Amino acid sequence: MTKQRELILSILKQSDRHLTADEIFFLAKLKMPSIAMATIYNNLNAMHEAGIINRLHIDGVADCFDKITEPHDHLLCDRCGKITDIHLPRLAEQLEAELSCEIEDYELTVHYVCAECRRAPRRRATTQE
Amino acid sequence: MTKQRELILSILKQSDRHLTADEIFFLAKLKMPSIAMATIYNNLNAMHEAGIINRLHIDGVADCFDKITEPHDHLLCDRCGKITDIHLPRLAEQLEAELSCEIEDYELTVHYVCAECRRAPRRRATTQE
DNA sequence: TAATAGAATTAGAATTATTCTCAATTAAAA
DNA sequence: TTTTAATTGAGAATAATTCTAATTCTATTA
Repeated sequence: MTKQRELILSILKQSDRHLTADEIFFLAKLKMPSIAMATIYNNLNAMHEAGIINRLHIDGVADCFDKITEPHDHLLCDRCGKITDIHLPRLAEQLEAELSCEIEDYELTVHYVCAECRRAPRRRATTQE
Repeated sequence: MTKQRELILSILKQSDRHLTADEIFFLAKLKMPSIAMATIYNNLNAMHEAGIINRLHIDGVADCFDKITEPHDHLLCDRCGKITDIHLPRLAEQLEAELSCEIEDYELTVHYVCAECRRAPRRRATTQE
């Protein structure tokens, strides 16, 4: 485990948000100014393939990365774009039952309107503008 | 509705696969050689925003487009990359119950190993190579 | 039917995210 | 240590997508 990878991992662990490669690059450069973008991608890809971190794709937004913790699913507010982690412990087995086949994994993004946006007057939605 | 948009829609309707913008461009050019890539994207984006077609992002693969029919979810074989449409009619309400909030929509991709690949000797998986 | 206004198209340049290349450096193994 | 293999850094390259501006349709009105 190289210093660079340790740094990238610690950035992900300390963040409570989902970070883009670019944001990780920026944060990493603060601590290690010589670090290169290619190193960020090398490590993110390697850790993702090893199942150490999550990669999350949301329509119209650059891929985000995420430490893996139990919650595995994502709630996306269609108005403000906020992403919330959620944990649906029974979903995997429900899917297996429904599909009657063994599944490896799944990715779920649920679109909704968060409480704040539901309260607030309509502002910008992903599908309009 | 312009001729270009009609053509793009008919290509999507006639296909039983998920097509990338590039594949759609290639197929469209056969019938209308003057068509431009920007037109493909303009129309795909517009139709996606209007909810007429689906956009599907799979890790490591360019976005695919898809006529909207009832099945809404996708099964992805991690070995051969084959994508299958599935329909889980009860999932939306299960999600609403589980989250106890109203949802707008969701995207689900289930990773599995398809019957053929399970039978066949291990070839290439997404996570190795 | 002709004129016109607005929308959509084309072609290609520009942008963005990501990957590649390869020499230099670092980490791990012997 | 020394050697070997893997990783890094810098920047070029690539791929997907968007933007721009000039042109061409389309539909509407005269």
